[in-house]
Amino acid sequence: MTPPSLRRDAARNRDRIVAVARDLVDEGTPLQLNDVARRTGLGVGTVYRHFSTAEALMETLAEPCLEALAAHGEQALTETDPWRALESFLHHVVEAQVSDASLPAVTAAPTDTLPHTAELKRFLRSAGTTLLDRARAAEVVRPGLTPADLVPLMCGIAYAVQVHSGPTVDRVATAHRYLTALLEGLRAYRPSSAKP
Amino acid sequence: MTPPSLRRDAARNRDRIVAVARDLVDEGTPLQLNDVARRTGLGVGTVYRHFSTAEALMETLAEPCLEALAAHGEQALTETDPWRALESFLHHVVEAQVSDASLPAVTAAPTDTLPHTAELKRFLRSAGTTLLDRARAAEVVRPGLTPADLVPLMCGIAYAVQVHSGPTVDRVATAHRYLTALLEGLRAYRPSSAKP
Amino acid sequence: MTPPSLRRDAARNRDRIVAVARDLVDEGTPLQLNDVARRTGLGVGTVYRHFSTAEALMETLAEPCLEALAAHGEQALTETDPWRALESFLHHVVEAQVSDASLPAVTAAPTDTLPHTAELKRFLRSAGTTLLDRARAAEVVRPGLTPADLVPLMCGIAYAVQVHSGPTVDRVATAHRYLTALLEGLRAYRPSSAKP
Amino acid sequence: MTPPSLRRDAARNRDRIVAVARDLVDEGTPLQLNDVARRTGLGVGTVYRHFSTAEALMETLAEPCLEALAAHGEQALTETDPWRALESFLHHVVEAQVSDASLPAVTAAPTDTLPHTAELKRFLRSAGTTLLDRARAAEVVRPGLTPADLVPLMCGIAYAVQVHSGPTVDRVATAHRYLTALLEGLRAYRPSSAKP
DNA sequence: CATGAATGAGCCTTCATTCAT
DNA sequence: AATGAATGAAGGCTCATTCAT
Repeated sequence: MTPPSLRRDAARNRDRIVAVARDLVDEGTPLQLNDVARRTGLGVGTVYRHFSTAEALMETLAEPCLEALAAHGEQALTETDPWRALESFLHHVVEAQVSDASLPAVTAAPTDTLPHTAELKRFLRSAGTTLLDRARAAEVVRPGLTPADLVPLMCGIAYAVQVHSGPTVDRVATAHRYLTALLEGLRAYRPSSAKP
Repeated sequence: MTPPSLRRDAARNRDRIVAVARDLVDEGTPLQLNDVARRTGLGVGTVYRHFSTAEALMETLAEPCLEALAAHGEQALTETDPWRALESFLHHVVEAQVSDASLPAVTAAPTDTLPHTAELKRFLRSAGTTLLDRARAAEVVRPGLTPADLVPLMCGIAYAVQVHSGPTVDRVATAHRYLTALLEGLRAYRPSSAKP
Repeated sequence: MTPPSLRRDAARNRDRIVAVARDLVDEGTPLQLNDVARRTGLGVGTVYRHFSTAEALMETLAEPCLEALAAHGEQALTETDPWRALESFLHHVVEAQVSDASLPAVTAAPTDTLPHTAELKRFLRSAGTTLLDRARAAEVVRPGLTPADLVPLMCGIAYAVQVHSGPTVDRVATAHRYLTALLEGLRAYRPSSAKP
Repeated sequence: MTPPSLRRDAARNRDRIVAVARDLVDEGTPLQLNDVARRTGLGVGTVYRHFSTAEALMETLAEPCLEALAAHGEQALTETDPWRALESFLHHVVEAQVSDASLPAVTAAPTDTLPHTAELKRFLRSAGTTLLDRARAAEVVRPGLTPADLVPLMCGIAYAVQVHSGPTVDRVATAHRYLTALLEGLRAYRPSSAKP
C-alpha cells in the first residue's frame, strides 16, 4: 500500500494525508487537496507531491477496499455452486460500495489515475464476467443482462441507497435488499418453483 | 408551462432562456445562470428575474416530462391488471429519466423550489405507492420492497444507465432492460416459468 | 404634504408609497426604491415618477417631523427666558432625531433634494442660531460653541444613542440624558451656584 | 503589528495591502478587498489570504491607534487627580477618533474580528470605566452618565465632527471643543466659577 | 401615467495549481 | 523534500436606473 523506499518522514506524511483524507470522505466532505493540506498541517505542495490529483488520493483510499473485494472475487471463483458464487460476490460488492464513500467515486469513474486501481478494477470486472458466464452456462441465470451491466448495476444500487438515505435507514441492509430484488429477477429457477 | 400574461418580449426572453438551458442540460453542461445569461446574450439580471435559482430553471425544464409522467400515472391507475399497471408506469418513468437529463436531477433532489414541481412529485409518489400496494394486495408482487423504495430505485436505474454509457449504447433500451430485470425479481409467481 | 392637483389614483399611489417607506424605515430596512415598489405592488417606474431618488422619498418621510420641529422653533422664539427657549428647542430636536429614523439621515445630509426640505432645514438652523445668540447675549451660555455646532451636535447625540442601542435601552430617555449633560456644559451659571 | 516569521515577500505584500487600505480609508473610500487587490496589483486571493474580511483589515489599520490609546489609558490610570485623568484620557480618545478614519468604524462595531482588537477594546472600556468610577467616587463628577455611555459619546463626538466637516475646519480642534463642552457638563463643582 | 422587464457593472468569495524560497 | 504564498479565472448574486410597452 505505502510505496517502499520512501524516506521515513515522507512516509509518515503520506500516511497522515491518507488518514485525514479518510476522515474527510467519511464525514462526507468533498475531497480537496488544499483542505487536506490544512488539516494535516502540511504544505499544499507536500500533498501535491504525494498525490498529484484529488482522484489519485481518492483511489488510494479506495485501494484496500478494492483489494478486499478482489480477494472475495478470487474466493468466489473457487466456489463450486455458480449461483452462490455470483450472489456472494455481488453482495460483497454492494456492501463495500455503501460502506466506504471512496468506492462509488472510484468505481463509477470512466478512467483511472493509478495503475494499480486500473488493474484491480480490471480484475474485478473479469471476475464478475467469469462468474456471470459460469452461471449462464449452468442455466441458473436468465438471459437479458450481460457482464458489462454488472458494474453499472452495482453503482446504480449504491446510488439508489444514497437517494433513499435518511437518518433512520440502515444503508447496508437497504443495499442488500436492493441487490436481492435484482438477483431474484436474474435467477432462472426460484426456490419456490425449484422445490417440487 | 410558460406563465400566461407576460409581456411579449419578456415571454420571448423566458423561452430563450429555457431553450438555452435545455441545450446545456442536453449536452451535459452543469446548469449555471451566469452561463445561461452569456449564451442567451441577456443580462444576468434578466435571467435571475425569470429564475431565481438554477434549481428553479432545472425544475422548469423537467416540468413537461413530469406532467407527461403524471398523465401516465393517472392512466395506470385506471388499469385493471395490477401487475401491468405497475410495470407500465415504471417503464414510462425510467424511460423519461434517461431521456431527459433534467429529470434525474429533479427527481433525486430532496427539496423542491417550484410549488408545481413539488405537487407533481407528490402525485407521482402517491401513484407509485398505490400501484405497488394494489399489486401486493393482488399477490402478484413479492414482499421485500416498499413504496419508499420506488423513487430511489428509479434513480438508481437512471444512474446505472449513465455509468454504462458509451457512444454505442442505446440508453433507453438499457434502462428498460434494467427495469425488466428488477421487475422479474419483484414479481411473484409467474404462470409461464412455473409450468415447465 | 401631498402635492395638490394630482389625479385621484396618482395621489393614492403616492400615499401608498410613503406609507410603505415609513414601514421600511421604522423597521430599520434600508430604503430602496425597488423594494418599495415590490411592497406597494406598484411598478418601479411609478415609484421613480413620484420620487426620483431614495433621498427624495426619505426627505418626504422626514417632512412632517421637520415641520413639527419648525413649529417648536417658532414657539421657542417667542419664549422670554432665553435659556429655557434654547433648552426646550434642543430637547425637541434630539427627541425627534431618535424617534424617527428618517430624521438623522436627512439632518446629516450635506445637500438636500427637495426644496421644501432645504427650506425647513434652513429655518431650523436659523432658529437655533437665534436662540443660541440670544442666550449668549443674555450671558446664560458659556462661549466655546457656536451656532454652526448645533446641527452636528444634535446628529452626534442621535448617533451616540444608536451606538448605545441594545434591546433594553430607552432611546428617548438616553437622548435626553446626553443632551442634558451637554447643556450643563453649555450653561453659564448652574442653579447650585445661582442660588446664593 | 506585522506578524513575525512571515516570508520576506509575503510580508512585503501584507505591508503593501495595509498601506493601500490606509490610503483608501484616509480618502474616505469604502474598504473593499477587491478594490484593495486591484490597487495593490495583487491577486484577490492574496488579499483574502492575508485578511479574510474587510473588517479584519480595518481592525488591522486601527490597531496601532488602539494600542496608543491603551498606553494613554494605562498612563491615566496612574494619574493621581481623578478629574485630570479622565479628562486627559478622553481627549486622547476623541483626538484619535477624528484623526484616523479606521477608528470610528472599529470602535462602533458591535463585534470584533481579530482577538487582539477585542482585547484592546475591552481594556479601553475597562480603563474608561475605572477612570469614571474614580472621578465619581471623588465627587468631581456629576451623576447622570455611566461608564456604558462613554463609548457611545466618544463615537457621537467623532460623528458630530464628521457632520460638521467642511474644507476649512480643523477636525481635531473641533473634537476637543465638543469634548470640552461635554466635560463641562459632567464636572461637578468647579472652584473657579463657584467663587464669584 | 403606469408598468415592470432589462440591464450590467460590480461586489463577494472559492479553489486548483504553480513556483519561488 | 517541503513549504505555503500567490494567482486569477470563475461563479454567485444584488441593485440603481432606464426605457419600451
